[in-house]
Amino acid sequence: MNISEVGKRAGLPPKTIRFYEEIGLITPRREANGYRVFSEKDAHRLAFLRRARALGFTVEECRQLLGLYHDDTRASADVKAIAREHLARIDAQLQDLQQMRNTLADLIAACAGDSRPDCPILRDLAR
Amino acid sequence: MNISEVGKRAGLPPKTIRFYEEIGLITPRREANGYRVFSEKDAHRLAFLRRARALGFTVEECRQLLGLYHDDTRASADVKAIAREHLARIDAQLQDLQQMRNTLADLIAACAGDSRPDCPILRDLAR
DNA sequence: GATGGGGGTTCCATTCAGTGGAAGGTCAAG
DNA sequence: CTTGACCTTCCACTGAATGGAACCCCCATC
Repeated sequence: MNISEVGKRAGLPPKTIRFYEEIGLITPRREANGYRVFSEKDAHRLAFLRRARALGFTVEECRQLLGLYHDDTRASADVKAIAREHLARIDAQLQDLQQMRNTLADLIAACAGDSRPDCPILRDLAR
Repeated sequence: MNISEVGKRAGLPPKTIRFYEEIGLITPRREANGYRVFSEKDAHRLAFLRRARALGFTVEECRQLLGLYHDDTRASADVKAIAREHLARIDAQLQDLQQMRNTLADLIAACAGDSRPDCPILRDLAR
């Protein structure tokens, strides 16, 4: 199957798939004319990548996860460790973002939002 | 004052301050020897930038906010509009992140994390 | 056989907001 | 006079793609 076909199946744009090949996450066969040919396995791998990326794993983590996925002798502890590190990162991000949101929401609530220049948002930034 | 001095005051590394100059957020004087000289006003502007960035405003939003800050005829509504757009972006991010976190936490909880290969995390990614 | 349209290919630049490092100029102290 | 801590510019790199240009390939139609 061609790149746009596999892209539709895996839910990834061709550009991204070429990029994943470039960084070695996938190595599709080539036809005589230079076109990439994707097997069902390739499609499956790409779908795996899309879902892992959607969960926020970095590309390098995806690489590790794919490696573990194809390793029958893996220990689930290794997978779990990667996931837990990622979860910690997400939690940290959530904290930061929540903090921002609270501050921002307070400032917005305090701002009249009319035609006058007085503004608690700017006042806070200039504090 | 020199760049590292103002950096300490504003809480920004020299590299970042040079970058802000490059993109026109600040235009410090220069001494005969080429060194940048920062006024109190510059320091204030930089601190404003640091706080706005810490709230997650993009650099372009910071540029607008600085413009409004220095405009006595501004309407607070304009500031509020920028802030509200940003809040919406943060809320969207929070939703995405929260969704990721939930899925990830469920998968982690379901994974034994032992030496056996069976792993719900990988199973889900390969679904 | 020419042409057109919709694929595919590579390579380079751009995004965002900095950060790292090299090579070299300046300044105050010892 | 040298040392070390500054400062300067310029270029490359980060992550994870995305946009665009220039060019190739294949099939259908005229």
